[in-house]
Amino acid sequence: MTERSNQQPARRGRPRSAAAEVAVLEAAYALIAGEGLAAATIDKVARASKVSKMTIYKWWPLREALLIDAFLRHASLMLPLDEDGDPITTLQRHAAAYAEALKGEFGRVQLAVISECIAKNGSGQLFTERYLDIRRRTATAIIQRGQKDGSITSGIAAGDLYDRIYGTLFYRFLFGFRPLSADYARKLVASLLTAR
Amino acid sequence: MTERSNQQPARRGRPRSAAAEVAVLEAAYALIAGEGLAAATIDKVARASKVSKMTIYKWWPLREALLIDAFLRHASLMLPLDEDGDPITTLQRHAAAYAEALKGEFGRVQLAVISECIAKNGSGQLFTERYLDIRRRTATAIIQRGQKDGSITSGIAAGDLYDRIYGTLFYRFLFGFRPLSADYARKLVASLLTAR
Amino acid sequence: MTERSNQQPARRGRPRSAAAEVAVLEAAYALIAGEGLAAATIDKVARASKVSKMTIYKWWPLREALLIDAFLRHASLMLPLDEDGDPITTLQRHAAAYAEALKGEFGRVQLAVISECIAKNGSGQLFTERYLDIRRRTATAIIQRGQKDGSITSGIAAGDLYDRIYGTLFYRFLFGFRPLSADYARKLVASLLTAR
Amino acid sequence: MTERSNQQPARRGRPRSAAAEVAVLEAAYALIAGEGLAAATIDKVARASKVSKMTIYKWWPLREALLIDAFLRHASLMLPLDEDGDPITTLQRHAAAYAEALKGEFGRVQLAVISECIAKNGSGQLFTERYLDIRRRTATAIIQRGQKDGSITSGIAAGDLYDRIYGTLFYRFLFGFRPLSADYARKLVASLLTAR
DNA sequence: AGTTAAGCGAGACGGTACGTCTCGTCTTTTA
DNA sequence: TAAAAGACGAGACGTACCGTCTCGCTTAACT
Repeated sequence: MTERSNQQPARRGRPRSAAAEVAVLEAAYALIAGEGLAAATIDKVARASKVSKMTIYKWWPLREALLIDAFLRHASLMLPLDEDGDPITTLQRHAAAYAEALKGEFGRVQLAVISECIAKNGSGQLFTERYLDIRRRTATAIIQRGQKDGSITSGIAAGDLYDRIYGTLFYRFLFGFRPLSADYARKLVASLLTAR
Repeated sequence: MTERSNQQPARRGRPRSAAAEVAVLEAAYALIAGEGLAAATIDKVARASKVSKMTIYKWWPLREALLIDAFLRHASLMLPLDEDGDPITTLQRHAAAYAEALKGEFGRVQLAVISECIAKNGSGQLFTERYLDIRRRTATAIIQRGQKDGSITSGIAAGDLYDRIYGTLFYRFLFGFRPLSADYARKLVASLLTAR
Repeated sequence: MTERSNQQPARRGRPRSAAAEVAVLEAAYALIAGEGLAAATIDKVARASKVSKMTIYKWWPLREALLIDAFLRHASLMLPLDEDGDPITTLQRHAAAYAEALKGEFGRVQLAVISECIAKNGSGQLFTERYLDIRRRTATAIIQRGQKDGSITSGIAAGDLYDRIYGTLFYRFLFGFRPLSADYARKLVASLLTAR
Repeated sequence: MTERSNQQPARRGRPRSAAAEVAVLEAAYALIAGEGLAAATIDKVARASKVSKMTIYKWWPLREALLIDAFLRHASLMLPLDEDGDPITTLQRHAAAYAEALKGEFGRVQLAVISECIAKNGSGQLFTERYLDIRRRTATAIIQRGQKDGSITSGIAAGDLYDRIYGTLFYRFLFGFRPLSADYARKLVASLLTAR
């Protein structure tokens, strides 16, 4: 995504078409969700969105970046992490929602994006930077809150606890180990966060 | 049926070239390890191995299958899981070796294989069937042994404990969360398996 | 065009498709003749001939070469120069046929080919090598025959006489100077070849 | 400059920049002469001349027109045809200068312009109208003067004699037939204009 | 010993996406 | 209000890989 800071002193020339950006991201998302990663070629995205390839390449020189942006556009809206409330309950609610979401479109698209990152960069680093980091930081803060008030085990680093929860869920999802449900997620969170 | 029970099927015609199979798998592995997934095209594998494309497609109609086989050829040799000995120590040794291996060629190739599986099938299912399942079953048996003799927490299913260990390691590897070392792995195993 | 000498010791691999070659040349010719040079893109030729772009690029790495071959395929059949008979009459017949042909499809395609050669190489050299040279040599021999028997002016090099005839005709055609007819061509030949 | 000299009908808005027109034509000429026809794209001309594409398209809606104008700007200055003096000598001097000029930048640019006219219009008609006609008319008048005073063959139309001279020279230049020199041109003119 | 059937290398082929380029239009701000 | 800056749709460019398809040669097992 190309950041356009809001305090700009009015750029010259024709301004970038906001409609085109949205159309591209929506088309990319729909293609991945509907027909899979392989179908989300730049050519098809261009055809579906009625935005020219040139324009797409201009704003997303890397295919991964486009896929991530398409994913973010939807992912940001779901799975909110409200920071107030009981830490464990909050995390349980979020993990449960995540586990359920993975089964649907969200999981399909997320995997596609990660796969593309690996194929192009050899790792999920870009995905981490653009998506995971913020979420991990937010959740880690909540865990630390819980560690301070004593509701969460304090012998283990908050970041590590986070990885245990979401690593386990992601692993089971990716490799198809059952069950992966809201209930499973809630129990997992409780078990990991209260272990001594 | 024209039973021809000579023990061996004793097929007619020229027998399959074992040398060709090895050459293909080695070439595929070298390409992934050296230049990345994108470089491991069938065309390049054919050129590098001096085996014709036709022959490659004949034995591996799916690219994923070829990549998995190339990976297995090396992965099987490393990371052995000796079933005797103290359960926790055994698992610690294995997890530590896994964590270290991920940092090198092994990790690069494994990711490439998984990425390809996702791109073609939408999930890592095939990777699970051909690689993970056996290892998970073996390790799970060891965990169960530990649960029986009391050295490992028994309130949690052995399979779930396995996923917590390897899910966490894989997650940290994939998304680049530091540290990921033999020491980290050993502590993780101890922490997860002895939690109450 | 890729010469395939007939005495080859049976080449290995799938043989080149003769049908594809013909289809490409016909499609290219039809496009130039029908819609002009600009329409004869490789993409359109591929679509029209149902031959893939790769194949076209393989055999004709330069667009000019394809256009020339397409032109040759038709040009070779028309405008034959029978070497026997009275030199002046023979050349008159040929020049007259040439002048008439220029007005139609032949002229259109020839110009397109020459234009493409200029655009890519800066001159008509390639066209000369692949088409003009042979014809000029044949005609020059006829002129020399006439010079020997005294029917054609002998003070001027045969090649130069050739250029005066066809240069004048081509110039008038290219820049639209009227008239350009069979009759004009016949008078021009007689005038130039018998001048003292 | 904030010049606001009355005198002029005082049109509103920014006046057309004469400097821009020159810059465009010079840039176009330099590009064709330096890197060839293919390099003389509108985009590059715009960049090189620092005139915006819009402005170029406004004054030269057809690319051919721009190229012709760029060519004319230089061609007009060279190859003058002084109408007084002995007809044959005058034409010899001019033809010799033309033959020599063809070998350099002039020839390169002229070919590029003609090629572009063919590619867009299917013929050199536009080039004739904008460039050739005037020159041909001037030269034809001189030939007619020679025909009246008896120094030039009178049995052949002046225009046709002109075409024989320049057609032959152009033909030899375009298709690379040697030699093409001042000397060759002088002899050609003498030969063609005094033939009986 | 000759026949048969599969394995195999070489390479042509249609299809499709890649990422880049130019064209010609359109939409803003600046002078 | 003309020119600049630059975004945009259309579509060709030339390359690469995919997976399929002839070919002709090679290698064994079966007659």
